Amino acid sequence: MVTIKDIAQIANVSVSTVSKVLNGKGRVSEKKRREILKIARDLKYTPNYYARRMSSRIRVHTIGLIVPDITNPFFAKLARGVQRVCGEDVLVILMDSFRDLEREEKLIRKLRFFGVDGIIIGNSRVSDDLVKEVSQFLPVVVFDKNYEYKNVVSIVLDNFHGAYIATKHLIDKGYRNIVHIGGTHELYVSLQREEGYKAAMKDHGLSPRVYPTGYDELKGYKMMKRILKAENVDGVFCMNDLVAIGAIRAIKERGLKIPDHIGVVGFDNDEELCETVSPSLSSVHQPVEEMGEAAAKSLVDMISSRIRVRKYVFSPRLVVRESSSGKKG
Amino acid sequence: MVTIKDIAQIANVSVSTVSKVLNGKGRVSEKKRREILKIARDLKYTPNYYARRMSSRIRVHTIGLIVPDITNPFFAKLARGVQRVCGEDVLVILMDSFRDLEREEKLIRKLRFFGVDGIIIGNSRVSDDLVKEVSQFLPVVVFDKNYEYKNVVSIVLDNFHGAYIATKHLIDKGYRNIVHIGGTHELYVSLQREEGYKAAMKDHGLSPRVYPTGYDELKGYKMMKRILKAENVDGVFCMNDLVAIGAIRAIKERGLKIPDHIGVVGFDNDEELCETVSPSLSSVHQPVEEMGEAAAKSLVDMISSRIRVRKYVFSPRLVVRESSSGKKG
DNA sequence: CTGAAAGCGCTAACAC
DNA sequence: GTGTTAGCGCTTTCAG
Repeated sequence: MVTIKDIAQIANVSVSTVSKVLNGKGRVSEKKRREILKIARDLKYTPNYYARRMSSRIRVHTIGLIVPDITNPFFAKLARGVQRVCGEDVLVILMDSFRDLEREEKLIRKLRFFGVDGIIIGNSRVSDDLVKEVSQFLPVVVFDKNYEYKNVVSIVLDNFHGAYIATKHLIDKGYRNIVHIGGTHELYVSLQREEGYKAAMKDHGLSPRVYPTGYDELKGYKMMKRILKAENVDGVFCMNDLVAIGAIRAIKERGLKIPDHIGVVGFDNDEELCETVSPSLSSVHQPVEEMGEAAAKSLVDMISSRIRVRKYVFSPRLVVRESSSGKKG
Repeated sequence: MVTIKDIAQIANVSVSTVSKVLNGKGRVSEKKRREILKIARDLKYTPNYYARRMSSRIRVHTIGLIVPDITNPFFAKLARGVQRVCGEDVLVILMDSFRDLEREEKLIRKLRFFGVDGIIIGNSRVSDDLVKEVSQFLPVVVFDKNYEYKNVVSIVLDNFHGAYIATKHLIDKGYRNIVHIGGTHELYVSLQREEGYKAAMKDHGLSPRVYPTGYDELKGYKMMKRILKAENVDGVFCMNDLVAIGAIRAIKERGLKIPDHIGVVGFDNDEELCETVSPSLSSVHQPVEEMGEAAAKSLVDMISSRIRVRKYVFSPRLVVRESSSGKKG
């Protein structure tokens, strides 16, 4: 490994002169400067990142990004938003926990020893205690949950509102017997979406019916099948797109037409999915990439101890496609 | 920031004793050891990662992972495979180039200054010269292209074979007038898939017809529309799933039935996509996660200068779904 | 302009 | 067992 010292020796100057030239600081005679630069190039000199970071307050930061599954479009988009802010001078260490909560907590704890300057935690199932603990050492950004700890900023979506507009949209389109296939109650977002749905129903004099179910296609399929057998339904608001797609499958199997007999709306607006399924699926869109950007920005702000906010609330919007375009007959 | 020196002072011992305790090396009296550990805990001491890396051959490695778009399931899966091998003691710096070749090359060049010990380049459009250049400084793993440089290992899929089995499958199912909607010719993989298709056709006495087109849904849709107007077709082998989905849309619009009138096979086997589209899409599966694992493993091997291979070739397999289940009528 | 020297925080010989 | 000391590679005063 070639060091600044090697260069100094060859150029017959001191290391500090070389350092100055390489960093463009202080003044050095043009002659020496050229010579030193040339030598450095010839020797393929690479400054030692770790030595640099040690001896000076260097401008490059490192942030850790923890996600439960980078393969999930939500987290991939999140990562993308983060990348949009970083890359050039902020490094992102990606860690995938494979939805293993234990691994996740271990990774988060470990991150502190890996020289990161801050952490973005891309999901909300980690314990509050852990967030509190880690935030004593590093600034932290979390999603989908509110924290009052100093050194922590929360990025949340207005899930209530998203669910509300989705439900209201179905009502406006003429559907009346609208059910909600929701997530389990451990997740804060599930609760919020459920509340939004309920509020919209009540505001329109309709009675809500909620089926807490889960988060994947199969769960949606099975639950919808059950509901169709037992109930009079003409509308479904699902907690996410996967569940909605399962529901669509069940509805089709039963020989019912979407949107003519039943309207369906999902959540997340995974575009590939929503546009590929037939009929195409209306869905509530979260500005995930922007949320990722906000996360990275405010983390960097905290790291540089600039002014910061405690919480960002993003607004969802409804993307209307075929699956909810109006009841007929 | 609390350092080992602070601890030493409080405990009234030397820094080396503290270091020994903290690293579990050498022998220290039980009494002091407990005391030191306690102080460290009380002070919330965090070892300085950069100082450590400087003063010793530390066991944790850092690798850079460059992808053109983490949002693309292919690269997300790749990242996942890499993560499966890393995380605990190998850090992964993720860099997304946003499909901007210039940014990509800049990032790759820059990575060298960020203390990474090796690089995985997740696509093949970077210039050979750059790969050569970078591999002078760091071990490199590249995908989908063969390199003979020392310090570079290639991970490739047998695209020829994949295309061959896909085409042969269509033939076996009774389709005869099979066309290939392919990628542009800049990409090595496009060429290989095209060759595989041609070979299969010729081996069965059929004449190949290739339409180099592109990589997204819209391109597939438009091209298929044109083909349907001009030609007699009963089978399509597409260069990827997106293109296939576009083709399916065009075929349906034309009022033709899949698989009864026309059989369709894609490539990549993006499961969500393939199973969501109707009819579900047969596709050639790449073991992407495994490829990512192999990439990470062999990179770490190179870093530790263990024995290494020059090249990994993975075999694709065909996943048969509805879209190619046989011609009728 | 240029160089000597003091650290950054930690590890690892090597004495005691 | 424990402490002293010499680096790791680089930046940064501070003299000259």
